[in-house]
Amino acid sequence: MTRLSQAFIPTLKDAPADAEAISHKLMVRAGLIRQMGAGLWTYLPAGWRVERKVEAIIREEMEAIGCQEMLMPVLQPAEPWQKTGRYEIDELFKLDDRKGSPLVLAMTHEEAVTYHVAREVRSYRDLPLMLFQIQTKERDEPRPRAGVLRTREFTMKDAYSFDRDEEGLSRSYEAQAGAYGRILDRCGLRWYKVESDVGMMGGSGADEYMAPCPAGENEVALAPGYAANVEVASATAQPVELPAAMDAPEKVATPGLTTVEEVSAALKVAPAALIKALPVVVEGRGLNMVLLRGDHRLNEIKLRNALGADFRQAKPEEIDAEIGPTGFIGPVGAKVPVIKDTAIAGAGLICGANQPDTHLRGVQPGRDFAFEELDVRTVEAGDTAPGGGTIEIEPAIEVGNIFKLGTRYSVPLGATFLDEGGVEHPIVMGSYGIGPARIVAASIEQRADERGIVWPASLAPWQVHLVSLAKGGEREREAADKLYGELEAAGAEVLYDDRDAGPGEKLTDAELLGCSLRIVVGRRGLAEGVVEASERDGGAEHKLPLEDAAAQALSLLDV
RNA sequence: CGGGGAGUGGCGCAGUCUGGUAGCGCACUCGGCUGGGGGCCGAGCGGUCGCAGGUUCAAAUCCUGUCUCCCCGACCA
Repeated sequence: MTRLSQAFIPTLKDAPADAEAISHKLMVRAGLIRQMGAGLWTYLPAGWRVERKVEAIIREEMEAIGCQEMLMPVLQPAEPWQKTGRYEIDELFKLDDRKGSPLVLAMTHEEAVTYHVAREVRSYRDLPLMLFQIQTKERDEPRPRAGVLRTREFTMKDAYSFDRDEEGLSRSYEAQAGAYGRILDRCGLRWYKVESDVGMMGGSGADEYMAPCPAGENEVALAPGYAANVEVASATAQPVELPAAMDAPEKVATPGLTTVEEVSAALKVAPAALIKALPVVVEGRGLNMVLLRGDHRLNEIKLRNALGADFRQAKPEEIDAEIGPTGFIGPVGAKVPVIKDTAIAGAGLICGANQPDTHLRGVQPGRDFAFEELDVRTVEAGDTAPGGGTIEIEPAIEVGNIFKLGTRYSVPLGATFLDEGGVEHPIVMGSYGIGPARIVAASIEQRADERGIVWPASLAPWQVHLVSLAKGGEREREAADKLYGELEAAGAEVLYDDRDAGPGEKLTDAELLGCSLRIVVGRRGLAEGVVEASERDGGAEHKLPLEDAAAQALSLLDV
């Protein structure tokens, strides 16, 4: 099928100097991809074969749940985007045609599918409906990074479900979730389904599929029976030893000490005994003070969700004018509403006194200040998960997500149906995305070793990497040529290294490229009438008798 | 958008401070030797030093502007 002497698979001894992520380095070195610009990548033949294997698996699993494939344009009129309010998104590429009509390059296809469904679907009899495509997406990313992990142009499998009510949506959602699990399993990934932020789209539920790996951009909080994106994770904080309670707060001089570390060191208490006050300006509410335990970090997404409104950090002049001197502010006697994080509890706490160079100790929430309690901190490794397990935090790549959209798109785009009673209702939608390139990268990140890529059998660009150590015209080469023909005839996908190169180069390239089974035909083996097969994953070696090598190789592949 | 770094042959880099013949390793081409882990010898090809302007007798090198790429952060339907 493919002879390496003729193939366009440019391997590199060294990775480009600017590559950081393992998958980025190996994909470039193995000749899978090449860069054209920031976040713009070309798939070379070997890389494209892998990507298409992922797509084939996705396609099969989508069709198995009754999801129908279609294809929508990437270049679209701006109008539906203006209707849904997404025309304002910074990441959306916008352009005009020669007549001056505004167009966009789609970043997803909710507007497009909904546009079509709105025109064709009229009756409850047309529902439920599930559609998908495997199509290019364009996003003007502020910072593309890590090879194929975060790019401005990428392929996405995006599916959309259309139901008459929430119950139907839940069924479609579960069907997709089932397919997602099968897809990721078949791709050989370690993955977690985690609760995720529904974001500004305000849907009724969302889950992300995370593949843990060092290059991951997201963090997932994991415990037995619990998995959530750190963006939304919630857990019980680790306990702290607090100073003794007091009858009333007492001032203590802390000249020039403004950070948690300085104050806790000076007063000889744990950082967790302090209350950190973060002044924020909340949309529609004005200046508020958010309180966190001294050793905790604010989770902006949780705060935004809990408030149901956007917010920003207060400016120093706003703090000085309305609360007190920056670095010494606290809730006791403050003139602004106080939001206390759940993890702050007990008595004997320490906080700023709203006076220069002064803190208060012996502070007790409720007694000394009123508050609204919200869970707004970022969970940490060692916290206790809702199920009672201990939280661990791992970096992960988001390889897919599923989302209950509700009527977010059907209402502005007029996608409605008539029920049995002739009453019009908006269609209830879901959307479901998978990034094949991220699956490829995650697979490499999770499985590669120091010699190169280690593909699972389902993703390997070729099943067999056949290496002839002899050069053209030599006797040993004829045996390799013959085996190549036999493997092909038997239906195997074979990459045949027939180059006139040294053995070191050929063997190293085979390991770099990572196909499941390498078969070496060389003088040494042929002397005993065998070829040498080795499995890339695990390294098991087998000597196959020459005359039966093709058949035995195929049976090794089935394992 | 903030901070940092880099653009010199296909890849990796030196040369820039202190202006004066563009260099090294790998790759590539040709010839030969070698042949189980990127081997050796010899001969070659290939670069207006990101771009534009300026200073100078003279600019990869100094000055100004600009573009691109990478990393950290912010951001990420």
